[in-house]
Amino acid sequence: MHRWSKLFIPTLREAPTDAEVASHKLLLRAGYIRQLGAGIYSYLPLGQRSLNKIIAIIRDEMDKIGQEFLLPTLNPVELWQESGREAVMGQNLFHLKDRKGAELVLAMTHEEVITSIARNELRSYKQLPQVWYQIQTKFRDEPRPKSGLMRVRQFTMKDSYSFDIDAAGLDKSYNKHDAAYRAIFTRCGLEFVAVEADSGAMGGSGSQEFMVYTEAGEDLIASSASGYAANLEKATSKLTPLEDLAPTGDGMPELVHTPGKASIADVTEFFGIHASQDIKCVAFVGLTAKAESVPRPVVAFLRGDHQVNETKLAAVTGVTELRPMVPLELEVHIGGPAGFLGPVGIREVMTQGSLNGLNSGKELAKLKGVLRENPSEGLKSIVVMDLGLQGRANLVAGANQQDYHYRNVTPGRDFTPTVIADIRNINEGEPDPISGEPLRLGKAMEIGHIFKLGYKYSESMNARVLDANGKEVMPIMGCYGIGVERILTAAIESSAARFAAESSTEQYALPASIAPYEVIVTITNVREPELLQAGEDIAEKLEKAGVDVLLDDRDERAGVKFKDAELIGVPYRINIGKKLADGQVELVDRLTQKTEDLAVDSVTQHLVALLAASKQ
RNA sequence: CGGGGCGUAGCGCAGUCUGGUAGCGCACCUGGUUCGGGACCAGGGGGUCGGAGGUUCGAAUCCUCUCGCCCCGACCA
Repeated sequence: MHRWSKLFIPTLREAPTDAEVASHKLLLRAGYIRQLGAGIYSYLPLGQRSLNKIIAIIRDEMDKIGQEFLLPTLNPVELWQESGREAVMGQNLFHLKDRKGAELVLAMTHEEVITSIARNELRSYKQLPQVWYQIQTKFRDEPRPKSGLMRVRQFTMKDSYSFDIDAAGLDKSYNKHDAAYRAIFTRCGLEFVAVEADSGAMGGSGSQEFMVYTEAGEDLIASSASGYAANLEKATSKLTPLEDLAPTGDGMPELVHTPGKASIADVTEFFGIHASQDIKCVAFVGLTAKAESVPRPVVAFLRGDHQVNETKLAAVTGVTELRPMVPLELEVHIGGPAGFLGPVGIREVMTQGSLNGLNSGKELAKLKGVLRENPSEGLKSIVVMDLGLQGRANLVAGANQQDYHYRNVTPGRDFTPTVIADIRNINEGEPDPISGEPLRLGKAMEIGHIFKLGYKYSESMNARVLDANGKEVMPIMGCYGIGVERILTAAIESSAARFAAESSTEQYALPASIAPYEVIVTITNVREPELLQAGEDIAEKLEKAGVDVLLDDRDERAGVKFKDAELIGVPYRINIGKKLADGQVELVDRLTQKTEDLAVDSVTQHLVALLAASKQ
């Protein structure tokens, strides 16, 4: 029997000022967590109970499709150099040295370790498929830990890895995870959406993120009534074709003096056109992970009313990082000043000659150095045009000289991009690509991610098995993660948002499946022996019926106990009070905010039924 | 890493500008009253004012350096 009077549940009336988002404040106030450093938290008994319940659900579902491991967090750095991820992850990976000076890293995921086991132990296709998982602490030296448990440096993650003999096998393993994840999040009481996602630094092809809509989230996702859902990084839409301007003059690009008209707004006003008829130019320097690689200029053209999506642009151009060009770079690579950049006559290949006449600066000197060493190659710009400009005609664009624009610019005729691709962010309300339903954009947080990794690690770490023909082949892999603390955080954020909308109060109630206790029995006054006794009896009966019950037997005033019970997020409360004289107690359902009076004898049965129903 | 803010009792804060015995509310301890929505009265405990150095007769307060935390951005399986 868990009696509050004997437990450590340090609730706070006020939240520390450090806490900003609802879940962070509530976790602190409810005595679930305490902060030790930036992005480092202790889990107090209540928090640990809740996390343990989440882990139990994950484990239950994962055991149906895989086998659990416990893997080392301390990894030799060589392992990460082998996979190439030491370089890719850079500062995000915690590094340390042992007493002998050997370099170690703290694992942020376990692809390397699991693949090293696989390559050492798996020999035959007969041993495949395998699904291996682990639930343990992972480390990331986040540049900016924030929002309580949402973005931290040390956290619990369920990670699993699948090994299959071929792509069809991987599809099966991937789909099993998809189903398991849906079961897990549903059992945790979350309302989630699965979205198409960018695979990012993990590499690989197919990928889905499991997201929970919340204002505290860090991602933007797009979804529609048709069921289409995608991360903004990946979301596409079906745009209706636009009617373009009629050509003027001889129909060829015509130089127009546009003094001081450097912004899209200025230009469209000057020409009396809509922003969709203007060509926007956004210029970047693209970098790859390799230290010796030469930065490539990446120039993007898109509709004036569209926003460039750097994730898509990076994927299309094959670079891993994009940064905006500085003014000197604009001059060198494109040949025009900011505000008057355009596709007509853009310098596509940078040579020593094209640098002549430019003022020298540090970056220019460096660039000249690169070209001197590699004069024949030059520096090729990658010119990417967004699909929104395809088939368009007679648009307005910068002329790459101060205070001049062109009109009658027609893509394909007046300039030829290296690549034509979708490189923009979709906007709210655009038709989805499946059925044309309007897209809704919303903030969300990621709670899980499944990837088809492919051969990335099998190849870099040299894992091989023999197939049915006795031929050596690489196993194909998938990897699948769930953020354990994020499930708790998402549940609190969702519930808190609902309470805030309905009653403008800062409170929450957790689903019974992941709450630290399923029910709290509140004895309104422990000095009245009948109340105390009735509370003890009911709590005991509940416990015998298999209910996870907390008995609030503290000698506190009723108001304090009610507030505390609400703070810790337990979904059901039984009040033992005055009505006991009539043989009745109150059952409060925190989720529906409804209270009903029940006979002392029937309350256990009633609650058991409610809990069973909530787990459906 | 860029920008902004904050470090004074467990929590929330005042005091810093203008140097002069470190305060308030909540929480905590003792006694009493109260007892269904964060009670009241009386008494009490608790602080190297983030740290180091400096200026000064005297520093929470002024100066220099430093550490930490939060927010925005960059970043982010």
